[in-house]
Amino acid sequence: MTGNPQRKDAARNWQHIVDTARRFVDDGVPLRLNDVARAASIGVATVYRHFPVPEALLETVAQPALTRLAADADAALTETDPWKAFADFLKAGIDAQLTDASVQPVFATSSHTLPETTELVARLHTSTGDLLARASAAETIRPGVTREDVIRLMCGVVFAASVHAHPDERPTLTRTYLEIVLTGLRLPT
Amino acid sequence: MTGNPQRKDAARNWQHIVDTARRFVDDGVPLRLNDVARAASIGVATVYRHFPVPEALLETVAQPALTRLAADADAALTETDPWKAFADFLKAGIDAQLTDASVQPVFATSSHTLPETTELVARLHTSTGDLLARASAAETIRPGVTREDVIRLMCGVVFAASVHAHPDERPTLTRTYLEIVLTGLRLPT
DNA sequence: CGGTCAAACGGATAGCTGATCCGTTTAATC
DNA sequence: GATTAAACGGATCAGCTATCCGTTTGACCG
Repeated sequence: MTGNPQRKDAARNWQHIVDTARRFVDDGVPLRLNDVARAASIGVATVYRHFPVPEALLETVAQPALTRLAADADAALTETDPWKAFADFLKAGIDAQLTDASVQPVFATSSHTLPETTELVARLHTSTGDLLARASAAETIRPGVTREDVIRLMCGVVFAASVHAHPDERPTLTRTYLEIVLTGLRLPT
Repeated sequence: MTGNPQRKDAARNWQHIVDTARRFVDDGVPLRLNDVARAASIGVATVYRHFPVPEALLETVAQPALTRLAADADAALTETDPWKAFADFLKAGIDAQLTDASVQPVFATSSHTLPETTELVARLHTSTGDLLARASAAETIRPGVTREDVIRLMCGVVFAASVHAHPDERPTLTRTYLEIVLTGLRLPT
């Protein structure tokens, strides 16, 4: 998908590292390269060779979810109701962050280590802008809102739901907070 | 204010450490006790004796701002317009987090190391609840919103404004995002 | 099928950071 | 000014990150 290792064993190790990292992320354990190496029974240097910094590994882990989200965004552009398309995308973006803990940090960071991540996130931003533009053109959204605002608000909703809260209640909380933000964004008409 | 050192030199060192930490926080430098000790020209062990963990120092640094905010909240309770009192408090809470970088982490954390911080934050929560109750009783706020929701939303607004943004634009962004959230919270009547 | 070589591997270890121990100093009290 | 408990501070230990380099392995070719 992303790695371009020439040799068979290198490809296998690469995948094994990513799989192990995936487990770390799902368990809420911070991605420390030495720990991942030990958990994968792979030499530390091998891990560092494939992923010089933890962010590179994190971004690799996050890529599938980001790709899925980008596809969702493109699909949403075919939805007839501009407001519904916009609102659904926000929900999808928030759910992606809840479902996959690797998404949130990548989403909230401006500079990425992997060029592929940069490109993927740029695509997401463009799609967000398109969805926002359509909704704005339909005069459903308060003027002056930028696509950066939309991204930030998505992150804000997820963060808000993580304050003083058990992970179990996050889905419920994000739904409520997204509703509040959407109400605030929508023009009364 | 908070420390209860018996000896004169101990009190002087305590204050000097807090003042140095204040400078770290204002400069956006993470509070590492070894670094604070060196910057203050004070032995490492002395710093660790006064503040066993970095959070203790951070909470001490944050206390004045939190106290001010708590006073603001109490003052807001005398405001005649329940909605205005509520909205002004949210603005004050957000501004406090922007003005003083030590406030945000303390605000967003559920368990504190210093009992005084726990008490102070509890007071803040109570006041928030009171302001919310008044506004709710006046039927200006959508039903089902709890004081925890309000706290979380304040943190969310601040966080949102920090995503992909230069610190300079944070005040403007938070104002916009707070407006959006307030619109979403307010009942259309 | 065996030799050659570049690519990949992995453990030892150097460098750095956080935190503690304990011998020394200092302020308070009489 | 002697005594003593409290506070001080630097040396140092433990744990973590990241790199170096000798060894192994897979790919390619004769």
